[in-house]
Amino acid sequence: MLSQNPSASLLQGLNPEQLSAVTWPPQSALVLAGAGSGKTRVLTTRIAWLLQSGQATRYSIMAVTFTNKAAKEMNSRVSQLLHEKDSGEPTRESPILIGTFHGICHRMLRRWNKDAGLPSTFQILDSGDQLALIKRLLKQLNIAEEIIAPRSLQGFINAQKENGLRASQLTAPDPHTQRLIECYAEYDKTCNREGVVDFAELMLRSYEMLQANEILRRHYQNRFNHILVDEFQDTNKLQYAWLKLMAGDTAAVFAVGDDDQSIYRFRGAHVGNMTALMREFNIEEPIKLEQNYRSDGHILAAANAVIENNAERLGKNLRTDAENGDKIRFYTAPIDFDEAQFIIDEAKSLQREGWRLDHMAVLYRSNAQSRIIEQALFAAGIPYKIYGGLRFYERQEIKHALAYLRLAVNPDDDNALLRVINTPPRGIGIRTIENIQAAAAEQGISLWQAACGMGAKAAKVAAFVRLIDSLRAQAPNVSLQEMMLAVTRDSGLVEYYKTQKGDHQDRLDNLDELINAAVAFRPSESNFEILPDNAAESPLFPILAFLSNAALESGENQAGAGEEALQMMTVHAAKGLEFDAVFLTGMEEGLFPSEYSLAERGGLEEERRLMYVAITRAKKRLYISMAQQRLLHGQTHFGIVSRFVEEIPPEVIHRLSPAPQRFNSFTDAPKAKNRIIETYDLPQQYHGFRIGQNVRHAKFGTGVIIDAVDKGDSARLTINFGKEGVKDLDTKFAKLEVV
DNA sequence: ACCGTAGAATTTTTT
DNA sequence: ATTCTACGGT
Repeated sequence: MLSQNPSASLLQGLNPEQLSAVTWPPQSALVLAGAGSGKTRVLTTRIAWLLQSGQATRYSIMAVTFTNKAAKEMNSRVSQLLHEKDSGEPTRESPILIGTFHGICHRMLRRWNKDAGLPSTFQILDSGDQLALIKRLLKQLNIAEEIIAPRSLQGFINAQKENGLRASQLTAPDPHTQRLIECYAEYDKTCNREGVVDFAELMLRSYEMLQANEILRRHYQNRFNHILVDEFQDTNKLQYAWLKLMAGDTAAVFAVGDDDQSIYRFRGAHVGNMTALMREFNIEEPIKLEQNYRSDGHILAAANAVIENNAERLGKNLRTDAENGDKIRFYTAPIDFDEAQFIIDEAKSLQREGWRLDHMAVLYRSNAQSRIIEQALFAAGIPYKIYGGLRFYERQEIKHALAYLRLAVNPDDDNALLRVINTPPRGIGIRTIENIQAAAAEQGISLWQAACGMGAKAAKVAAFVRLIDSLRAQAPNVSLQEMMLAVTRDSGLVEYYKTQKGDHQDRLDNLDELINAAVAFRPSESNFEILPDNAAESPLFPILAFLSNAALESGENQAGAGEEALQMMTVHAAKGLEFDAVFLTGMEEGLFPSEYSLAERGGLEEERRLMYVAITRAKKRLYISMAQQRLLHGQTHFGIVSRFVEEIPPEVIHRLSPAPQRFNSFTDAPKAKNRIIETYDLPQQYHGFRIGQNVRHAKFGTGVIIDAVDKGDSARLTINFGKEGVKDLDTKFAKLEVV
């Protein structure tokens, strides 16, 4: 049926570099794929080519990504490539294993839960759950939050796991670390007792299982002869070790990545994996994809110039055949909401010229910056869509409902129990809960077991136990949909939100939405069945699959895709995406690069890569903007322009001058109820200068005016020059140029 | 036990 | 500025 020779059309239109990557012999390779160089195309075409040339079967390929979105995209593009040839065949082929690291590990653990030492009903902790568990643990261990901050312990535990290390393998250089290690050990104990697994644990468990179990290891090593990895620069040490284990001595690892786009060091990504891969998998030279098909010349020139300033690079330069195109437009706003208004004006005018709103994006370094832009967009009546922020499955009412569902399959989940034992309020107060906790700790049992043991002593607890018991009894016998209905009804959550004063319609809507999600949920979509002889469907299978799905795919595929809306997201979230026009906002020192990054070694280079990612999102037009004055965390900041902007060659930048009329018009914009806007007045002028303004001095460089005193025929300006310090200068003597 | 209020703490990026 | 925590009143 399938020809042994790949169809010619498959390889058509590939450039020589891409062709070489796609048709690379069955051995390991590292593809350095610059931004917009057709990375996904190479990966998907490689898969199709391997299949069509008979070098691999659908069963012997594994493709690993980081996000569900990327996995989905790869899946659909591969089947598109394959179905082009044999369309009309209704045969259901076995699916190709394409998934995220966490998703694949999760499936393995479900399939081999006994070998992994996990109960069949184990649940996944998202980071919020993890933090809650850690807080609980610290309280139980009598460790004050001032001694060990929950967040820092969370970071410590995750970092260790991402390096593949258990508490027992760690040695402490100091007493404080010693305590952290002890807490880590206790944390793992607690997780085991409760049958819960955090994100990092999914990877580590899977890794340890493969390492310890030769039969399973052999099984997978024999199965896969081609392993393809997307965004390889983002792998952490554990993921790399896991890949090595899966590959064994025989599989070819085809890794695609870009060291210049490595922006996840803070969660353990280890760029060193790229050189390690070359060394350990006998790769002589990386294949470089340097032809960019996305951005116009000026934009690409800016990106190349910025990333040039990084010392630690594997070396790669993007080129394009495209025209130079428009220059980058740089706008300095006097104050943050003027920056927002600038975006609105430009987006509107682009729209008039026929650009699509949903092909424009507003990017920012941190989520906190989105608020003011959102307000302005709302006031101006421009539809927008914010990515990130609170996800559907993170909302409290959803987490409440899911906690009941979790208890129905695994009542020992203390996290879930504590979340809902008195939500909605049913008269079980702190005192009672403390009693249960004490009893549980004393006997070394779960809270659920302790609660059951309270017997007639506490009628209210008994009622709760009956509620959960009834849910447990239903779980194996009814459909997921009925189960979800039972949970929302019997728990009293719906009733609670209905009677609670204040408008909780959105919460009720979300609960309805959750039921809809349960109705629409098809366990097969989570690809459980891909693994061989999957455990015969346990009656709890649909519920387990649904809960896992909720934890692992925390609402990436949000609704509202249909509407034409301006896209708003962090730079991190924008990686892998492209837009006709990009607004890169908040380009101020301390914001981007963030002041946190400057403290750590290599932090600045990571920020610069982030800048590189941001610039290369733009196809046709790039706006860069900053606000000289910005309200942040309730305080006014006077920012100076980001060093990254100054790294862009001036000849590709077109500087836009501030527009005072807009400045005024926003002040009395309709519906501008925001207090910030109401109290704002035009700033006082001091001999042509004003506070917050950016100025350049021949010797001190660029600075920001933070104070000014009028002295009649001149003004004394206090200017913060950043590295050069704060200087007092007189307008009469100092030569200052407004930036 | 619950609820409302005041005060304190917290602010990067997230599979 | 917002969110969480602690406390005191009902």
